[in-house]
Amino acid sequence: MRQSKLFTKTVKQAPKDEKSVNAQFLIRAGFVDKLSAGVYVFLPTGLRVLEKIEKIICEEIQAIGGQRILMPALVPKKNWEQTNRWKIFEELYKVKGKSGQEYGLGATHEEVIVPLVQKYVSSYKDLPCYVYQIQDKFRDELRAKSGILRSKEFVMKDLYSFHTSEKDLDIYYEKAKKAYFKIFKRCGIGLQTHLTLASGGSFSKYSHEFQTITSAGEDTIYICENCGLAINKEIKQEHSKCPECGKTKFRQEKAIEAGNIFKLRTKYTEPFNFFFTAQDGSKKLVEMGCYGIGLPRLMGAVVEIHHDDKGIIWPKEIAPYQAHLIQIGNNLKIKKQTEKVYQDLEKQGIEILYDDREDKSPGEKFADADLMGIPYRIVVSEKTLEKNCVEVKQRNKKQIRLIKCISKLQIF
RNA sequence: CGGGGUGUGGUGUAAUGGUAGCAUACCGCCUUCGGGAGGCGGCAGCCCGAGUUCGAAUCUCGGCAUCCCGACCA
Repeated sequence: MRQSKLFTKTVKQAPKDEKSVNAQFLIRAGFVDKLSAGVYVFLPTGLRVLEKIEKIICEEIQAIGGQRILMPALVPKKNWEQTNRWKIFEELYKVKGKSGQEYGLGATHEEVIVPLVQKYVSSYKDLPCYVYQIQDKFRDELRAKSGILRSKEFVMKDLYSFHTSEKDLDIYYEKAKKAYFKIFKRCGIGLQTHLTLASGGSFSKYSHEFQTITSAGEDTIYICENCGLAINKEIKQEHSKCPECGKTKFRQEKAIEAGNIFKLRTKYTEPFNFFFTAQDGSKKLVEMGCYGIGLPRLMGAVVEIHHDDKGIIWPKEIAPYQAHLIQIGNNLKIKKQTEKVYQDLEKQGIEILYDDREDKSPGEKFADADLMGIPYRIVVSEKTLEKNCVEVKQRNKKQIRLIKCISKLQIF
């Protein structure tokens, strides 16, 4: 991508209202734009990051059998009434059509997925099954905050699993835990993310959250110094000892909930009378689990963790581009050489953002590169040209390497 | 939803009752080109409504927006 063609621009100063680190950098770098409180536009570079995250999630969820579908945001009132959530779900946005029909904008999709899967599943032979989607969620948050960490409309991955027994649900639940850790690791926040015991709502004793340590987080968790399991403050009073290893030393941290998993059991299959026929001919309620990850929140958490005073430092797997090619000087020789490097690297399948802007000074280009946080910076200039080299610097490192220009550049 | 802060060109700011100024961005011309370059010229603004006053960006009231703290968070 030629940077001169990007319709967005970086800005030197963040709008003064933006206090959170992720909002400041993401807006300044031109990754997102705020439409209103808690409602964001993802711009070309920001969308690329979101898509990288999406790809990782899809790979890991498909690896544990998830089949992707896409459910609508308009969910009829009738479905919400069936689970009684039309009345009690306070964050539900409600909309009315011209002829009076009412809908709740999907804030979660149990009310759609359960009757959907019910249409196809009637026997123990059809179970287990795992269905997920990546789709916009709407929640009427009383207080949207912290940039893209807590918004009113956001892309979410929600996976639902259906089982013949609690035991089978338990087995899959453990698999999902492992898949989640792979996802967070690949997104570059594996070290900061802790499995956290949290309240289970009304349907099971506990649920598990994946809490990522950052001062921008809104939750307080207690991490076992021995095994790393965390306990959410909301249920800490129930635990003087670590339920995993029995040790009693905890450290307190602020964290953001990057994902959560619930054993829903029969909470939603029951109101829909979702039974299956067991091997012995009896009818039993389907057991169910749900597993969520908010993509923008994950992206925001990455920024909160991986940045310095100059800008974002994207982990490689979710960076919008792998390399940022910077042309310094506009004479023909330099242009030709940079163009050659650009073509060469593109041919190698490396995603490049090529800063070909001719009206920007070197200082501004470097500052933009630091702000946007692409992992590798490649510079072509009079200086590098003399040595028939390009200069390569990693965003998270200080040293600069010179690499000989041969027919196939070896950057990484 | 309770409390607090803030609303001035696209962005950041100044003017505290009396001519809306500066920086940056943007446009034009010229010079520059390894860490947000310089010169000259140009475009662009007081959140909305009511009130007080000879006169309101400035004071008062109401609304709206936004940020922060708290509560809430299937």
